[in-house]
Amino acid sequence: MPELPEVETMARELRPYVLGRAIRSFWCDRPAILGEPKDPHTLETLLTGRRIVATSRRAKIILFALDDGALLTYAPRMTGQFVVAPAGSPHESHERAGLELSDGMELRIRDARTFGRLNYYASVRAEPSEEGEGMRYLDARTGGDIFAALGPEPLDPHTNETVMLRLSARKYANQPIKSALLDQHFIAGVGNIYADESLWATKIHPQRKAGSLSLKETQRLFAAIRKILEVAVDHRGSTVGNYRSLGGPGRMQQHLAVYGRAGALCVACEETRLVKLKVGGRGTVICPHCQKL
DNA sequence: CCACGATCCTGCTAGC
DNA sequence: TGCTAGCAGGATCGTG
Repeated sequence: MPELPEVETMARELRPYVLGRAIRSFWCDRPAILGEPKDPHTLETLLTGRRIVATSRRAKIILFALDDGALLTYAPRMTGQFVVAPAGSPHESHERAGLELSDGMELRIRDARTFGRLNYYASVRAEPSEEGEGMRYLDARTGGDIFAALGPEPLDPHTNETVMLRLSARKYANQPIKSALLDQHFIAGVGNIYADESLWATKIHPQRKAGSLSLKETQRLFAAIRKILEVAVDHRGSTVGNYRSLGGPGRMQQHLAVYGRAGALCVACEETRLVKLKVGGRGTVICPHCQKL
């Protein structure tokens, strides 16, 4: 399930196929994947003739900057992926939308469950934030950050553990630490896989109240999140389920300690079997010996 | 305001 | 063997 490392990999591997290309046409036969605008023909009018000048990532969202200042964004959510194929060539299953590019290729969105979302912002200015915590994407009309609802980027070198002090904020303090990690308002890019991995690595039980973590535990947790996400990016993400970037499946699944390993022995204590529980409605794997409430 | 569950959607699989 | 109920979970929305 694409989380930060998977989406980062998708954005990187997309670049050589789309940078500098103009958009000849756009199609979408499943408007459910469209956020704004919702009408495929409206979006086609906005996109046609535009050139893709940059691709990047914010949280679990891929960004395409266009030459007229617009921004096209795609959030793959659960099952969204990209396919590049010659324009008009036979479709794979579940292809829902496509951009025909000026080099004769077509960038298609393939999404079995159609949870992914394509959005268009007419005029967005990207600039480094004053705090030095990565880029801000500002609506040129209102000046507002179009991603204001998203928390900081864990891999940004300027994001430090002080952001974790927000754990004690009332909004997060009373919820399980795992739920806070999954909350994109709190920290951006962490999903079920890397939340479980980070908590296991720091021996923190996912059901601990976020506000109960000591400063030291908070710092260790943040360091673990960053480390694990970096390693996962290096391995091009985890291919569990159907995630796949243009460069093929990732390798991080071979290095996961808990996710998908319920019933297997904990690789840390080597004496206890991992168990699966539900936290905040999400499947969660822990080592009951290493992670105590 | 908050916590929790339902919802979206389809493929896969455990279990009968 | 074949069918089906239930699960998978990112994000949002509705309910108690």
